[in-house]
Amino acid sequence: MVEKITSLDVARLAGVSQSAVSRVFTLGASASDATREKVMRAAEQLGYRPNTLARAMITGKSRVIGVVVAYLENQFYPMALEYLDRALKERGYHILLFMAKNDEGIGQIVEELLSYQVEGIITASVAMSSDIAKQCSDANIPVVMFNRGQETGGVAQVTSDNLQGGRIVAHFLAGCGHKKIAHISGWQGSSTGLDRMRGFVDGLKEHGLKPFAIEDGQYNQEIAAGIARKLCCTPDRPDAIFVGNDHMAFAVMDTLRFELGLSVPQDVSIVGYDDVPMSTWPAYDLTTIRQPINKMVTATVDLLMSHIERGATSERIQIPGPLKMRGSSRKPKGFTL
Amino acid sequence: MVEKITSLDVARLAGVSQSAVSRVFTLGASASDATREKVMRAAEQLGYRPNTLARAMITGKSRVIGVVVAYLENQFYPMALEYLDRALKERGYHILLFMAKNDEGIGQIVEELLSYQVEGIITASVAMSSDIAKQCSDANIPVVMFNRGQETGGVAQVTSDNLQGGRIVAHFLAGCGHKKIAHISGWQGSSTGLDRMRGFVDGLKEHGLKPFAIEDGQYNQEIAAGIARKLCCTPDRPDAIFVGNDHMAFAVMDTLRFELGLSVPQDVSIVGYDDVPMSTWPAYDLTTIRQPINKMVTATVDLLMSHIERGATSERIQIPGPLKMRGSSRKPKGFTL
DNA sequence: CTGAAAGCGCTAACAT
DNA sequence: ATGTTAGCGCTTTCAG
Repeated sequence: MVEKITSLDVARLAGVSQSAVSRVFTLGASASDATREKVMRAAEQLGYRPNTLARAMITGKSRVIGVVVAYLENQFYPMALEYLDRALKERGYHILLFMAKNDEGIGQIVEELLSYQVEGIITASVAMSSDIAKQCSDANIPVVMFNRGQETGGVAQVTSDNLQGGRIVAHFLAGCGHKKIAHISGWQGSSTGLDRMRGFVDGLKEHGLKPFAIEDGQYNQEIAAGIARKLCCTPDRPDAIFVGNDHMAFAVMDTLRFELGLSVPQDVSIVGYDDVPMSTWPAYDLTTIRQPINKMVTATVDLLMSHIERGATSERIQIPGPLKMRGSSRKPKGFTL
Repeated sequence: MVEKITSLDVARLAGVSQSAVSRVFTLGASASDATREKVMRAAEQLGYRPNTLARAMITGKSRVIGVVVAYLENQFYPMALEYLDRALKERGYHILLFMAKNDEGIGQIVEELLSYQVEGIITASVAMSSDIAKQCSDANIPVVMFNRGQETGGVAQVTSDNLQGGRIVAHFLAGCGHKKIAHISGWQGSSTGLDRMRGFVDGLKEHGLKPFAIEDGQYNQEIAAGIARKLCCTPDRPDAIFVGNDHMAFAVMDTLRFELGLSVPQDVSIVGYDDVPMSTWPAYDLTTIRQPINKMVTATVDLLMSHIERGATSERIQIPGPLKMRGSSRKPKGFTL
């Protein structure tokens, strides 16, 4: 049908000035009920819709947040995306979504994000090099990293308490009487992977134990499965494995059960990290550390908002999560219902 | 650091006109190597970045596609999102993402999308009422529905060949010697759910069979599990169930195995629809109809692009997908490796 | 409260 | 090839 309807068209039809129309559509602007009425009627009639881009240009507020996510296979991230969408929507923001498969390309992505005048950036499970972080702070645009930390600091970040999570798993497994406890870690190039591993090692130490083995699963199912295979195909195998996230843990369980003919948890206990919905599915029934995704997302968005509104402070928030004991692990000694 | 750097700042530093700067940054505009050089240097020095919003306002091209997705629990949709991102990125477009949990709110979402001047809209698994479709065609903005059809027509749509898919399943299951074949359908309010069901019923008919039972699983795991429970807790239970998508099929398998103590496929064959990656996991090893997601996404984006560039034609594309025979179903009669 | 006027940062004629 | 001049559609002073 028609061409673009502008506020001027509405103004003419309503018999008012263009700025009157603008006022009617601008939150917190004053217009008499009479004008408002006339304008609304005309707008409706014409099918007028304010042009957000034009508004953004004037106000400098695009109401858009750039979200960069590394991968979506791990159920944790689609979930995070849903929560993010909800939290941002509540605050009147929208999501410009970018996928950064390789941690490469992210520089380019940030560049595009900035050119779109996003008001902030949330990266999920993406490592930002410090120069990219600088690129953003130079452009004066807030960034917060979700579920990934950074040694170099300077960037706001929210994660679960991975150090403590790893430690809890160690205590739990030791408490179950396990002696040969292996770890298939998350990507050791990431803070999450590293912290979970460190906490785990520390925790074992507190029980006078040392890891049976530690290998880097890189958050990749194939790699994790390969490690599990290698670890468990000999008689001298671990009796428990802490896997760096649920996604890999599922692959590990499948490998043990269907390839190696082992029983979980009779032969080997498995513990994961995340507590994605699938963990509760009976086929896996995975003991795992719960990442409080909702709290994490809320904290992320709150942090971002406060940066947008009150300027940057590079906070680092870590939210603890409990261990959810399920059927993939042996019961703790003396455990009774 | 600094305030916003505009093309004017660059122009001044480079000692050229503002439009010269614009030309250097506009693809397919002419500028001498000398100016280009000067401008680039100045731009770099200042950290200049063209304002996409301003450009969009002038050109009328935002290079943004609105993507509306209903839910992300079903692994199929995160995957689709990844493919979409890639396909759109290749064509220089970006994704403004909206989540439409309830098929409610979609009107509002479209409204916002339009106000952002998106160049097109892709809805994944979202049913658009015909008035919303009209709302878009009125605004002259192309829409294509991904993985959902619409009776009322008028909207471009790409799905797999659900009718044929359902029929294939019926033939397959009948060919396996099953006689009591039930169907836990996808949401019967959706074209996908409906078509798969219809094709299935038709297919059975061709074998002189009638469905043992048909119930609406609504693409919901809990509901599907409940139906499975009800269907299979009596001696007079189906010996095969065609489930409307993989996501529900997993829940059905879990229910049969862990709650009802039945074996799959010895007691009951299960067939799904989608062929998400999880279907190949040994824990499920699900026989299913493959939705050729990559082809579907490509077709979707191609369709959208041609609408953007050459105006609307409300096509309806259906892409057939093969049955992937796996371990969740009995082998066909006379089947040998 | 309302209208007129001045831009936001940029592209696209239009001359030169 | 380059500079000048209009705007894109809107918000926001600034008078009245």
